[in-house]
Amino acid sequence: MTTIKDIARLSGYSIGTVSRVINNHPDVSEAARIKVEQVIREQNFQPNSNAKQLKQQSNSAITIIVKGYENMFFEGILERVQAILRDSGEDVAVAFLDEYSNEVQTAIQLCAARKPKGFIFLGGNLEFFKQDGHKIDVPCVLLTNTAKDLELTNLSSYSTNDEEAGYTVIDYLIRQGHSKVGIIGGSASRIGSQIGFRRMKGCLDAFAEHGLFFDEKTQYQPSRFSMAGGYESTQKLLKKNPEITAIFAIGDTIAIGAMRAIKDMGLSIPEDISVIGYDGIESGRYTIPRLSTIHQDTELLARKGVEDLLLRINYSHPITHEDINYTMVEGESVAKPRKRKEIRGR
Amino acid sequence: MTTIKDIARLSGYSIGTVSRVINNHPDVSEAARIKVEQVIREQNFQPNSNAKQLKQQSNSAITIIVKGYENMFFEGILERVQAILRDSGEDVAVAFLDEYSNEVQTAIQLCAARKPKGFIFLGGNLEFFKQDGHKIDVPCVLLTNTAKDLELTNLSSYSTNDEEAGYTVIDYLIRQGHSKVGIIGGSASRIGSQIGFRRMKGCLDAFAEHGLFFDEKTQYQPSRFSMAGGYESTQKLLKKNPEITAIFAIGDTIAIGAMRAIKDMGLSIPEDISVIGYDGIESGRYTIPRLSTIHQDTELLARKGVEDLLLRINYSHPITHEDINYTMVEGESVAKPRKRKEIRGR
DNA sequence: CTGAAAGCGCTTACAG
DNA sequence: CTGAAAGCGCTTACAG
Repeated sequence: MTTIKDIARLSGYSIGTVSRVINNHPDVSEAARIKVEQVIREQNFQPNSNAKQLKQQSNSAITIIVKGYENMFFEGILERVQAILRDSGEDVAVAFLDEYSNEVQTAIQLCAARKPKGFIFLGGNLEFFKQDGHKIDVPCVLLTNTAKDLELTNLSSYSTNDEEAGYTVIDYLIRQGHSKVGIIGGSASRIGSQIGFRRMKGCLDAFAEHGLFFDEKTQYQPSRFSMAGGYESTQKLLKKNPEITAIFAIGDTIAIGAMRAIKDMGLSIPEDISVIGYDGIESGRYTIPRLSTIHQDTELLARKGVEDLLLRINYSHPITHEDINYTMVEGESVAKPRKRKEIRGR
Repeated sequence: MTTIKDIARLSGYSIGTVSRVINNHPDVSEAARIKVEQVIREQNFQPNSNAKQLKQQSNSAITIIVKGYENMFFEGILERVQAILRDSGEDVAVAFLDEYSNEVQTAIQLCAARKPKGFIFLGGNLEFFKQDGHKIDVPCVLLTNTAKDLELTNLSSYSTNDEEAGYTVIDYLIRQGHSKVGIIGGSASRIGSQIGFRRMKGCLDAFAEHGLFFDEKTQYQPSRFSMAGGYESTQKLLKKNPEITAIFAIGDTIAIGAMRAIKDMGLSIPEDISVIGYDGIESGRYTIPRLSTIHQDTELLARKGVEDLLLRINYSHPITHEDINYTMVEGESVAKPRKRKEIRGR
């Protein structure tokens, strides 16, 4: 294995100078730089990152913490984040966690073990951040949920304005003529820290504005963030409330499970029951019928998040909390409710 | 930050002894072990992995190389592999690569840069391995494709018997009454190194056995491994050959795109065109209609692959090439072909 | 602009 | 069974 020592010997300079060339320090002569760079190229030399990081104290790779398995929405963002980081020459580690586990605790442990340069959280429970977020001593970015009410000094966040989007969805469904709307997804305990809560808040505002009462008992069903979760919760919801004509699934993955459940109950979408999702994942564009949804700009989410983190890792850059635009995508899964027994053309 | 030096001071032993306790060396007295472990617990000490790896020369985390974006099949395996590795206390790095890029080249570069303990490849082009596989000087495992014909000494592989499964699919479709079967997926160049080729080989055998001619020109269409790829290739295929009554998509992701394309052409599944996929991803259980497919045992694939790699990283264990069982899952996307204009009940 | 040297936190022969 | 010491490959004041 070739080391910096070999490069020093081969180039005729000291290892100190070689190191300076590698790290783009300004005070190196043109001649030295050229010669050293040439030898490095010839030898195809790559500095040992362990030694480098050991010296620099700032240890291991940027770590992405993904909350939840089988979450196609996060997987899409993950791929983007990873690609951008890679293009920036940064190493990336990934940890998948259960949807309900404590990501902050995991981050703290990882900090002690290998002090990553920084964290990117794909999803996160604000409650955990409120409790222990200050114990993470490297820059962090939270994606898809906002941390703006948290007063943490090391956590930026980029997310869709969930409250507004939730309002938009319900307002849309009501304007389509639905008065019995069901909502599935999110955690049963409405502790205000889960992402579902903000969406729900917007929904409630919309119901209120239209003078409609939303009965959480019969119109809401918690669900894991998965197709299986959506399937199950839809069955439960429709069983306890057969009058529902539209379902808002708080994630596309959940919505896909919901559609399958509706179909298996012998009903059709959107004729019997309309379904609208949230996230705008690729898969939703290929379902039959195509899924109507709130499309989050994952490309922008990923890019802004990474840029923020990189800036804060390398400079004393301030944290940011930003809302990313969303768009409502009208697919084929929402229609006006039909009167019972009425036959409608398409 | 607490280091091994602190533990030594606090426990009254030398750093050498502390190190031996940490690494479970046998020649440590019971008393020393107990005392040191207690202090480590009290201090919540985690050894610095950079220093450790710098010493041990075997550097950074096990690296998983994923070929292709938006590949739900690989993402499922990735999550499992990552979870198992994590439970074993191993760090994991992930690199997503384009479906058509050279993963072996990437691995060689990563070796030079940070010498990972080992690689797990999710998908791989045998041609690349044949050329440069020997240049990767750490243990490797290839998942979902076999390397048994390659004569490499550092590469194990676990995969489904693609040839047999391909045969099974076509045999099944023919027995259902389909004689005009289309196949989509894989690379256009049949270089024999792509995974598609082995599946195709089995398909051709089945056609031959049933005395049917398969015209590659009009019955085959290459496709990227994505929903968009499946959508596009299905359109092309059905345009150039309207007689096709069944499509075998060489991956479920492709199949989902195919179903949507068929639907958009005003045809229905399976009445007009049957579709069968390959992989057995979660999503296929929620499509409308449910996707018939070859289910690969990803859980086993992941577990065997990781165990193999760990064994070879830590001991001089031989490489293995193993076929993992598959099962055919009958969903709702395949039916007998109907005569033109005939009306069939369900 | 450059080199010599200390030191990052750990592991591991070596000697006892 | 244990300690003292060398050394992994690098960075960075320090001195010139």
